[in-house]
Amino acid sequence: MSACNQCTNTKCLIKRNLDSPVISRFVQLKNDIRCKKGQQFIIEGAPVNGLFFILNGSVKVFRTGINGREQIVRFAKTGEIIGHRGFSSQEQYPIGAIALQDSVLCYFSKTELQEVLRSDATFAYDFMLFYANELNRSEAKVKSLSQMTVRERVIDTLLYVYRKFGQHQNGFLDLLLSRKEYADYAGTTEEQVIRILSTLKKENLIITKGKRIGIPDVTLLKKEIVEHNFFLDS
Amino acid sequence: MSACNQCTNTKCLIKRNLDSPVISRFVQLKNDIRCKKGQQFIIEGAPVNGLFFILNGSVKVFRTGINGREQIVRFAKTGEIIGHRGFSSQEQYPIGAIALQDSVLCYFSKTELQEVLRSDATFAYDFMLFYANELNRSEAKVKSLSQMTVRERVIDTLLYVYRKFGQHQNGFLDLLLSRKEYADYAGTTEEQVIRILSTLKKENLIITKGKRIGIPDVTLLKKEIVEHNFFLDS
DNA sequence: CGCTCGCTTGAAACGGCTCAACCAAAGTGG
DNA sequence: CCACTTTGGTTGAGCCGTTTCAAGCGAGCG
Repeated sequence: MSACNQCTNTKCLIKRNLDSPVISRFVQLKNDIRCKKGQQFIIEGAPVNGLFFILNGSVKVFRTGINGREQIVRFAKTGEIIGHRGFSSQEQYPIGAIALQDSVLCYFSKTELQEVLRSDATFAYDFMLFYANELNRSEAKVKSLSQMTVRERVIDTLLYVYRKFGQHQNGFLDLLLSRKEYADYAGTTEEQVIRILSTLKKENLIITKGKRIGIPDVTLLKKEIVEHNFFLDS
Repeated sequence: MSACNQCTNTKCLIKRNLDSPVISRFVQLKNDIRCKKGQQFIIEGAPVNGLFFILNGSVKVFRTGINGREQIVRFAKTGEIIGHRGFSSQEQYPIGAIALQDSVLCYFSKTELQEVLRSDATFAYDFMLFYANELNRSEAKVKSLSQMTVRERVIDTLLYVYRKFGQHQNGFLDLLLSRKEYADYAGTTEEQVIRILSTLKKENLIITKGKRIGIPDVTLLKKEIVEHNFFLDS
């Protein structure tokens, strides 16, 4: 069990409010969960009665649509929250989450969290801002889906991964995804992604090696979708 | 100037927290704004440094994308909030809002609201829940756009308007929109909307008279998109 | 070695968009 | 009061982007 007061994660909403006595008591109740790469820790359809904070690792959040088509809602990394979508409404919110690498998660019960939120204004305010940002990100995606071409959406996805996970020294994105996963996030098919990646490679906008993808010049790639100048997603 | 303590709007987040002394002091600072039908009270690109509550009336929130294509983000009615999207980030969030009928809006300054939120936990919690709901709605739309056909999206839009604004005794939706506006919300073109409305009419799923549209049997219409069973948007 | 899995490419079919013409209703001005 | 203009709705035809289907390829692994 990892203690919050020893946690080094400055982006964690809990950690940042730890000086409040209510919250420091609250964090005693958390549970640690260890996930192997590929493990699904939130099952679609099952009610989510708690929140997960990623202590370290990365995760994909998705939901399954018609004819089994997977829609990746977002990728999350260390310090981020998972499961908050089931927070507001009583109705279950069918969402799934899979660890993309070995990850450690902090689990907080929903009912207890609610109490704390109702009693600590700064904490609730932080949460509110978090939701507001998520909303901006989501609406950016609405626009992306409704107005961009598939090519632009794929580029947008690449830039999203770049912003969020950065690039390794070797010049490749620091998150390894399959073409299918790129497709599921961009809202298109695997083949389409492959075709577009091929042409992007020919245009020297990206480099590839196996399933790895690298962006040599981000500004150059950004220019391909500037008309949309929309880089709100984090 | 309308006073909050005399307001009958039970859904207003402010009104519901009026017993708090901080908030009852805060509401003294609000301004009333009267809008004629068609009047734009939030201009795209201009920074939004406040929040609007709809005292009564209805509003469409939109943004302009590439080649002038209008994307309607949502429709809002009495008691709802406008302008909250610009709340979290400093960056300006280019959004526009137009009154769909003569409306009265309550305007609150952003900086003052922030102070209140930071000091009243219940109030902040209410706001958080509001954002969480908006997020659900927005992500429902992401799914809608990425996985539904145009026909399904148009039906979804009709159901959305039905849920939100209801139907008049005469059997027509209580919000009068042009075909273009339906298209801008559904993320398609005017012609496409017209075509689909025509076929829906032939299938006796809707009735039309002029620009008015009515849904005789909602459950029947819902069945057309059941596979997506996704009725979270409010 | 042969299997599987993920990546790649091509060709064909489909859906949605664009363009263009037409229509109906409502408003405007002589 | 009628012709004219405007606005929004409607329909058809052609085109283009995207998806689907099918086949092939290459790397990794038991």
